[in-house]
Amino acid sequence: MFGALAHPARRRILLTVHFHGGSMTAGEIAGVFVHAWQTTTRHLQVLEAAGLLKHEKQGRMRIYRIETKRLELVRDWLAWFSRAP
Amino acid sequence: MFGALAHPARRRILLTVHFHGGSMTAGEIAGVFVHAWQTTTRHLQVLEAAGLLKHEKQGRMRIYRIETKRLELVRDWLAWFSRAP
DNA sequence: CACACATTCAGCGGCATGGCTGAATGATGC
DNA sequence: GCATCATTCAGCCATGCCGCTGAATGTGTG
Repeated sequence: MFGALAHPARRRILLTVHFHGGSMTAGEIAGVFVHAWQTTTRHLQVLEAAGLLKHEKQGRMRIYRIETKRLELVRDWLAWFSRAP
Repeated sequence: MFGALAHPARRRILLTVHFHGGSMTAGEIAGVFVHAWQTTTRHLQVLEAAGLLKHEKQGRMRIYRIETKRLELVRDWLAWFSRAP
C-alpha cells in the first residue's frame, strides 16, 4: 500500500479519479498524463494490486473506481502515533 | 515522504521509536533489527531526509526523535478523499 | 597519547521499478 | 466477418534501492 502511494503519478491518479466523481475509464485517466498510456496502465495495476482501485468492464472500456475504505488503513496506521507511548 | 514510509523496516523504526518514548539512540534502534547496523543507518538517513526524524548529538551517541508534525502532512493528504468530489 | 566504543561513509551485487516501443486481446459497428 | 477503437501484455534498458562488507570519523576513558 505505502509502496503504491510512493509514486507521485499514482497519487495524482487517485486524486484525479476522486475529483472526477470517484470513477473514470482507463482512457480518461491516461489522457490526463503525459506518459505513454501503457505506462499509466501499469500504475493502474499497481494501485489495483494494492486494493486502492477496482475496475469493472463496461462494454469495451474499463471503469476504475476508488476504494476509499482501503485508504482508511493508512489513517489507522497513522493513528498509532496519536496514542500515548 | 511516502517513499520513506514505503519500506516496512522504516515504518517499524518509527513505531519502535514512538513507543520507546519518542527518542532512541541509533544503537538501540539498530539493536532491534536483524539487519546489519549499517543498513539501519541508511534507513535512518532516509527517514531524516524525509523529515520524519531528527537527530542531535549527545556525547558519542546520536539520539533520534520523531517529528510527528511531519506525519500530519500525510493525514492532510488523505483528507482530500474525505471531501466531496 | 593510545585504545575502545558508537556511528557513519564508500562501494559492490542483485533485484525491483519506471519509462519506453511493439504486438496482442476484446468488444463494437458496418 | 472485418476494420476499428479501448485497453492490456511482453520485453528492453536505465536507474534506483536494499542488503552486505570494509574502512573511516568522532568521542570518551585510562
